[in-house]
Amino acid sequence: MGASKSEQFTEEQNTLAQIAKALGHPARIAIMQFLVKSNKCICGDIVSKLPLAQATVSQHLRELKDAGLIKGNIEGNAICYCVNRDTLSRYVQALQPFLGAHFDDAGFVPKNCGTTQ
Amino acid sequence: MGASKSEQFTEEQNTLAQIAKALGHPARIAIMQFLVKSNKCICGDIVSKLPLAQATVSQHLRELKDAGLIKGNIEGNAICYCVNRDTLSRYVQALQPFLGAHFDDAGFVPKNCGTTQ
DNA sequence: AAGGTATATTGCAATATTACGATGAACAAA
DNA sequence: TTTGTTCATCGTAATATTGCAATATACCTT
Repeated sequence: MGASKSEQFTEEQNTLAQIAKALGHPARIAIMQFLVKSNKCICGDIVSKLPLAQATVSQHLRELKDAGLIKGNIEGNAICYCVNRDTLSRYVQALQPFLGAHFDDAGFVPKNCGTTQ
Repeated sequence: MGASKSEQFTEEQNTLAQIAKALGHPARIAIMQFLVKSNKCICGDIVSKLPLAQATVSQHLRELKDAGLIKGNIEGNAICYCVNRDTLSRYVQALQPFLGAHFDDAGFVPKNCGTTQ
């Protein structure tokens, strides 16, 4: 047996994991950063910014698109990509509870584990 | 040829990707949620909450630990795990620029791509 | 139509991940 | 010391990901 028991987890867990997974490659982080930094939709030009072959970049773009992290629409010959801020903001929202000093009914303050490791 | 050209990317890109990757599996999301929800360090008890064998859970815990997302310290027989909020908060911080309506010097407002796809 | 450009898809090899049984190591309890 | 508990590691099988050359598709230009 091998991979992926995703049916065993909740839809929320799978969705969160799917987005995180799409972000889990430096090339895809680089693509996101580039799209964000250029502050507008990018038509073409992405391949030349990355140290990867065109086929590989195209594959990474598809994964980002499948995860809903970017949108692309056809613009004549080229294709225009930009960040889907909705998905990102839902993702970051979902991570908030992982951060906060989140008190429960009794006002319990979580303490850290003793030593680091 | 095969996998991982991580040397080609910046350290920041690799670090971000590494954390995202660690969160990129529903079992690991479930573990994080469980640790957060229980609002304290958990000694043992994690395996029984997941639909996976003990060896598999241990492997997932190690990946979260390697990414710095959780800390664990020995507590007699058991091992006590808790969320490392530092790493998480650095991660969420790093994602902020992906969200914001981030103006550049000229005050340019990014517009969305026309159609969704 | 023919040629050029931009992106996607296919096929394949290299590598990584996921999962688990079996086993090992460390400790507590009897 | 022996037994049971808890967690890590090893070995291995199944599957997924990564990367690229080659090819396909789509559109624009001439």
